[in-house]
Amino acid sequence: MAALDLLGRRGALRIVWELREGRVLTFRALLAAAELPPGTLNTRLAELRAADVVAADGGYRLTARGAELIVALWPLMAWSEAWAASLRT
Amino acid sequence: MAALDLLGRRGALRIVWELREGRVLTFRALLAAAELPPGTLNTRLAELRAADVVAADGGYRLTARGAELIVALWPLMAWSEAWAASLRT
DNA sequence: AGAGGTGCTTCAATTTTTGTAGCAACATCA
DNA sequence: TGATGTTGCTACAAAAATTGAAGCACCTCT
Repeated sequence: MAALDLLGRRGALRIVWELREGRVLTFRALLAAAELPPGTLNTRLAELRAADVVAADGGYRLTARGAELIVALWPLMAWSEAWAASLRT
Repeated sequence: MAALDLLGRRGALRIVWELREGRVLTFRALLAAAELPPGTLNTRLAELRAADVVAADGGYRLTARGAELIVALWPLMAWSEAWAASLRT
């Protein structure tokens, strides 16, 4: 499961998530949104671009494949919120 | 998104995945299945148990919450396979 | 007693991540 | 023209995480 290896790296899922719904973010905006240091962000972006999940054309955005990933991520995010909510109780 | 932080650690998604469909694995079986060194596996298991995703009662298995996570993970796995398949072409 | 399985723990070496700083290129405004 | 802001990074040393191999203590079965 190579995709799990890619997405299981620190910040990878988070970066994809921050680019949901067609958002286009600059490197610095992603820096703030994903709460990562620049070195890590740059490493992740390189990996995600090599995997054809993220593209850079004047700001970072998801590729078509990345957009499919977001759809696949939706249930996970819903679980995350339920999980976080149950922790608060 | 705290769940992304938890699941974004090395091996976390993989461990959950290996325990899919009600599988009960011993520590050593998980070691081999998830391809992790024992120290890392132990750390992850502690985190996943603290998050009430994995339980240990004579072998490791998913909790009810972990089972819900697996359901939420299914689309992601389908995406992974499609992604891996397209890499092979 | 011996052989096998269990869940770990330990350790040093390597890899990864972090946080801060700063650079070079470009646009904007004066 | 120069000053200012923004861009995408890179550099560096320190801290944290991961690795891989070894081994320990405990249990069970023969």
